[in-house]
Amino acid sequence: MPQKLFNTKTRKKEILQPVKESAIGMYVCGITAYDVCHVGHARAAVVFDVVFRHLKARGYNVTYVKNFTDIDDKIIDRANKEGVDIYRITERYIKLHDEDMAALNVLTPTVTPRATAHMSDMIDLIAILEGKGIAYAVDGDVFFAVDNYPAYGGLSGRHLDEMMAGARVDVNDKKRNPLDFVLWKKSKEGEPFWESPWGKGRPGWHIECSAMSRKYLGETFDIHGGGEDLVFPHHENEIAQSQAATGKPLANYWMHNGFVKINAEKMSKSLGNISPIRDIIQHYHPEVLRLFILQSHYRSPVDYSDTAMKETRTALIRCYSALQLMKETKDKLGSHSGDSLLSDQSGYVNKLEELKDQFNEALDDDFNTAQALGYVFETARLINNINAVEKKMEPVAKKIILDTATGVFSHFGNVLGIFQHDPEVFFLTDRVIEAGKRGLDVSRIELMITERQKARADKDWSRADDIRRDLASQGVILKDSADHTTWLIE
RNA sequence: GGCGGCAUAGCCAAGUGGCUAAGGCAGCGGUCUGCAAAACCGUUAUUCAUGAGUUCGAAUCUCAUUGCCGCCUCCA
Repeated sequence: MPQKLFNTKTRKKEILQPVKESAIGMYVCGITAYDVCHVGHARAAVVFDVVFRHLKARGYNVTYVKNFTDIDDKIIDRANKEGVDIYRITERYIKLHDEDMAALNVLTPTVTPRATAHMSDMIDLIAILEGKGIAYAVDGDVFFAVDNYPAYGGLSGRHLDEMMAGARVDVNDKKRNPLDFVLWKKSKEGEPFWESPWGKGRPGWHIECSAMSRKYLGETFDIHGGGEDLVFPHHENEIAQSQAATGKPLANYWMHNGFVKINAEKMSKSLGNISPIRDIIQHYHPEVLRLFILQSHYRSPVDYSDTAMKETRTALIRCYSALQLMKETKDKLGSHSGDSLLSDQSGYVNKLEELKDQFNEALDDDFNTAQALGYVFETARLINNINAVEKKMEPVAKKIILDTATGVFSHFGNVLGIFQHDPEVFFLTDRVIEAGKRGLDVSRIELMITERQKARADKDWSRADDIRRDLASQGVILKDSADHTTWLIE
């Protein structure tokens, strides 16, 4: 099955045909480094991380470029407020970004370029545009003349005349057309600046992506991604700049992820409902956030809420429970070797392989992680079913089946970037997080469990049940097995 | 004003012309268990906002109606 993806430019699902066979160049707009990353950044990062992982798993040699915008008005504002230079700000927030991404198990892109390290590339590009008469310089500023680029508006489906009608006209006497956008901005007194043919200044917002994608991926590459808010004006302007300069398409496929709402409201600073990643992972295992993001299709809006995260946590626990059970069963089976498989049991192996194929095909179809997760949960059920039903199966046959299941689940986890922990470690982390949220004392809980174990050994059921009821009232759920008791916070 | 999107069970969410409408959460019945929890088995939408149309056949296509939402200004 060929890879399909929804192309914002054509508003259709298309078959991915790379510029270079079996290689993919992908550029995703990263963050402006002036504040900590929030759940919306997490979504974009996780979505394109899965695109990156799946394409690699399908055998493509992917070059993934994700930039840092490290020169911008907001950065300058922040630096002024703190009385430091902009590098103090950008270094801080890039570092925090990297920590958040690592916590979310987002793979580091192939290249993570910064705007300020590519000044000459940007200046070269602007000079080309000026040379072609598409850009014009006025008193130290350089603007892109939208009237000189007839295809303007092609990505976002807008027409110049319509935009003119509804435009909030930017008060700027220097512009020939109010929709012209700045390529190079003359620096004001005290602002950071770089030398250029137009004097001291700094780049406009859009030009860095045009310059850096050109440098690392060439004039035409395969996939350009970002949040849906970037369609206009950012990506529209990138296309205008790059294509006016090169005469070639910038990217063949444009992918945009949907927004994250918070409790059904738009996330915004004025509502004060921005959820930073580092706050969320204090309250939930990072894989819960990842799973939450991947449970919806990447183009749909999602509604982040505590209720939704609780439900997702339960779903993740379900998967880890299956993994743990599988691991325990395998340990008990020991090291039986051999490859004999009875025909009635090979059905399980075939079913597992089929689920793996279905999972891959779901991702081939516009990275449908929600559908792919349906197969993940079916696999978890199948594993549990085998463990529950096949008590008398030949150990050799069972081991082959469970080894297959382990491999299949490992594939799911590697592509989605979840199930990356030993189940014991996952449950331990989860207990610590949940106990912390409720102010429960883990060591005290474990003392009570030890005491209850003594009571159970003495068959003092009423004492054992009293302790369990006491713990249950604090949300602690016990799970007894023959020789020990594990626990979980509901 | 312009452009675009969405509406599927109690909740979340796949499915965009034809097998029994995935999956998760919640609920109910059963098995297992000292009792539980987890797990397993069964069950929970004759129907996909409403109305009309196209078609042998529609949740899926067309039109209309209603209701939400996003972008057009910095934003993942």
